[in-house]
Formats: sequence, structure tokens, C-alpha cells
Amino acid sequence: MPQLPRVLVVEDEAKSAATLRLYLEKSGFEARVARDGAEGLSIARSWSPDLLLLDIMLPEVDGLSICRALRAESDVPILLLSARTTEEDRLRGLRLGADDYVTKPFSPREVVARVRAILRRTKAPEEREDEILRSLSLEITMSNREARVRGRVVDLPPAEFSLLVALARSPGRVFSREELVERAFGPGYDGLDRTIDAHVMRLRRKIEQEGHPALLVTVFGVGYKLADSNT
Amino acid sequence: MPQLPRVLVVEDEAKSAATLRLYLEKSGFEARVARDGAEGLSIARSWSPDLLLLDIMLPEVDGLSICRALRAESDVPILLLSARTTEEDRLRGLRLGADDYVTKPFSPREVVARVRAILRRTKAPEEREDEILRSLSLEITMSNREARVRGRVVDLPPAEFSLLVALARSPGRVFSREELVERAFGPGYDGLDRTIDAHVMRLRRKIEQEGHPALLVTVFGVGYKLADSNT
DNA sequence: ACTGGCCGTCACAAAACCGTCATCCGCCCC
DNA sequence: GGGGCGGATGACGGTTTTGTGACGGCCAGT
Repeated sequence: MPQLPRVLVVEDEAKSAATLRLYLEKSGFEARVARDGAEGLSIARSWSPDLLLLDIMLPEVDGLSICRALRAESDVPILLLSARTTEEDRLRGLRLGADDYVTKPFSPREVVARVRAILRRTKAPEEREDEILRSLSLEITMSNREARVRGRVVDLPPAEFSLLVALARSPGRVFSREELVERAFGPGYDGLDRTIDAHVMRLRRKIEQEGHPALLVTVFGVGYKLADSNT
Repeated sequence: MPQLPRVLVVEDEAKSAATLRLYLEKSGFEARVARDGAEGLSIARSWSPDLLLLDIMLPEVDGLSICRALRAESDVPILLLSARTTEEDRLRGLRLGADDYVTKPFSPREVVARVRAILRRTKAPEEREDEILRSLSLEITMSNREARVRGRVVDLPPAEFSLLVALARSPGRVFSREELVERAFGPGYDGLDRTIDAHVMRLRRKIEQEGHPALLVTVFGVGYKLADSNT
């Protein structure tokens, strides 16, 4: 390894920043901290880090603005940190070009894990964060928050949309109800896993054609999956 | 699953502790409770749990001290419980190496959900390579829970799928019924080994072509095996 | 305050699955 | 070829998992 990968932490809260830096350094990264947006931008430009850890809530210059600004001039991967948790916000961040999104409270370990994941992913040019998910006759446009089945646009309430997205991120893969709860509604969500059943039912009414589920399939004893290519 | 994941609850308040334990056990964990920090440490050392649920407010030995102490000697994931809610405390906990943080009052269900999330995260550090088992005309995709024979997807109920996977993990090797029970349904499973016969029969109907078993072969007086390379 | 949409849970019915038993069949060895 | 043991099979009842309609709470727009 020629040199350690560089991570720039843009975070105004001193304690958070210190913790992240500590963990990053312990995990084999070179880390620097910027206290505010302006400083962040300037360090980012001069130090050329391999990744940015960017708090959205910043004094003066908003985190998203920085995200946008940097995107205009470089390809640095960006991992957003935020207290907010809605799919809405997540989307806004990702749409601005962020590579991933972690909601507070986060565990430093998890953040480090994600940093690693992003770096791995960007080194080997794989598929970028895609804006459009497809699987068979299903097509989801994230930026429009629009789902289309067999060309027909179906209007979905938030929960159902999130659930569908969670499934569509890995078509064919089987998810347990718990996994779905976590992926669709976030960790720490308090609700029975049977709730998923209800949403599945409502979803089916909107996306399935005949009485027989062809897209959103039940896997007995395990959970649900989205049909991919085979029978 | 060789055995249930172990969770150690360190909590002085009897009611909380009992509730957590109840929920954990109902959710498929083995749970033990320690009433104070000292006991917590000693059980943690001797019982080697897979995760610690640690109340911060403890008599005598403070929860954070335990956290620190354990971190020095092991990697057990730790989930903190606390009445306090300040960012200050939260950070202090996470900085000390905790993996997540739940503030009281908490819903037991949420706690269990987080426990699961942490365990999943620590077990499978990253999106694991999609496991695919092959043997002759048989192909099993674990993530999709899909078995294909001669290109044709066969739909298998949980028990049959598990059995097939157990066999497919070592094609050609002969397993006794007991071994199969253990590998497919886990140890501690209560059932006759003749049950395997039933599943084998049902499996054969789905994966064999003619009346003569070619894939799932009987080894008289011993058990069953999956054909590997010959006829 | 009212209406409508959305959500989480519940209760009940339906469906799928499982384990066991009794019986019949086939393999192995004498 | 026959005896004996292990395996195959079909049936059945009980259990578990899902599907679904209903209900009450909640929130936002009117």
C-alpha cells in the first residue's frame, strides 16, 4: 500500500468529529476534520481525499450544498451523515450524488464499514447508484418516486413504495419480514413483522394482474421476493 | 445454526431485565441476566455471549466502565440502554466501542430488532458472495432460495430445501439420517430420524426424472447421498 | 371539526407443510 | 429362495404460516 486512503470528515460537532477520526485512524485511514462547510470545501480541494464524510446539518453552508458543489468539480465518493431518517431525505442526498447515507445515531464501526464498502466499490468501477430499478415488467424511477408496472404508472403510498424499493434493490433475492422491515422502514422501527404482510397485500392489489402473484412472490416459511427472470 | 445466539442482559432493574429476557427468548435467543456490573463482567467472560445488552445506569460499576473493560479484551457487540438522552452520553457510549444505543423508555420489540440487526451486521460484514451450490444437474441459489434441476426451477418447502442444501454442501458424501437431521434442521431438533425418509421421498418426486433415483441416492443401511459425478 | 388516505394490528379462514404411523416392498445374506 | 431388516410410500391429523377483511388511530388538507 503506497499510502493510506484519505478521509475528510466535515462535521461541526467536535465530539462526533473526534470519534470518527479516532475510529478511522484506528482502522487504517488518514483522517482530517473540517469544522464547517467552507473549510471542508477548501480542504477537499487542496488535500484531495479519497472520500468525504459529510454531515448534512452544518452551520452556514449546508451539507447538501457542499455535496452539490463538490460533485460539480470531482468524483470524490461522499458518505452523508444525518439525523433525519425519511426516505425522502435519503433520496435527496443520493440524488445530489452522495454514495451512501447513514442516519444518526450511528455507530462508528458501522460508518467505517460503509466507508470501506464505498471505497471498494468505487475502486472497481461497478454499477453506480442507479436511479432506475428494473425487474421484469416493473420499473421504478427513484427521482420521480414513480413505479410503473407493464408501462402503467401505479400510485403508491410511502410505506408501499419503500417496501417495493427494498425488494427491487435485489430482485430475486428472498427477504425475511424482518429484513424488509429494516430495509424499508429503517432500523429501530417498532412494528410487528406481520405489518409487512399487510403492505404486501395492498401492494399486490396494485401491481399484480390476476389473482395469482407473479411479481411479488411469497416464499413460504421465509418471506417475500420479487420475481426476477425465470419461472 | 449450531446453537442459539446468546445475549447477556446487564440490567439492575428487575422488571426491565425480565421483559427483555422474555422477548429475547421468544425471539430465538438464549438470554441470561446479570444484576450488576461485576456479575455482568464475570458472566460475559465465562459464558461468551454473542452480544451484550448493557444498561448504562448501574449500581456500583458504571455501565460505561464495563463497556470499556470488555472492549479491551474482546469484540463482543454491545448495545447500550440508557435513560439519558443527550447527544453527549450517546457519543460517549459509541466512542467507547458500543455498536448501537437505545434510549429508555424503549419497546422490547425495537430492542430485539436492533439486536438482530447488529448480529447480522457483524456476522456478514458485507454483502456476502451469493452462495451457489452445484452438483451435476442440480443448482441451488441460496439468496433466492431457489433450486434448479436440469434448468427447471423446482419449488421446495422449507424442510425439503434445507435437506437438499445439507446434502448439496458435500455432494457424494453419505450422510446418516441423524447427521441429516442435525445439518438440515439443527441440533436440538426433536423428531424421529425417519422423518428424513419422508422428506427424501417428497424431494425425489420433485427432482428425480424417472422412477429410479439418480440424484438423491439411498445407501442401504447407512443413509443418503447426493450423486456427484457418475451415472 | 370533518373527510379521506394511510398505517399498524387483530382475528379468523385458508393453505401449506410436517411428522408419524401402518403397510408394502426390496435388498442382503444365509 | 426365504427370512429379516431397512427403506419407500400413502394417508392423516395437527401445526404453522399466510391471506384477507375489518377496525381504530393518526395526520393533512379542506
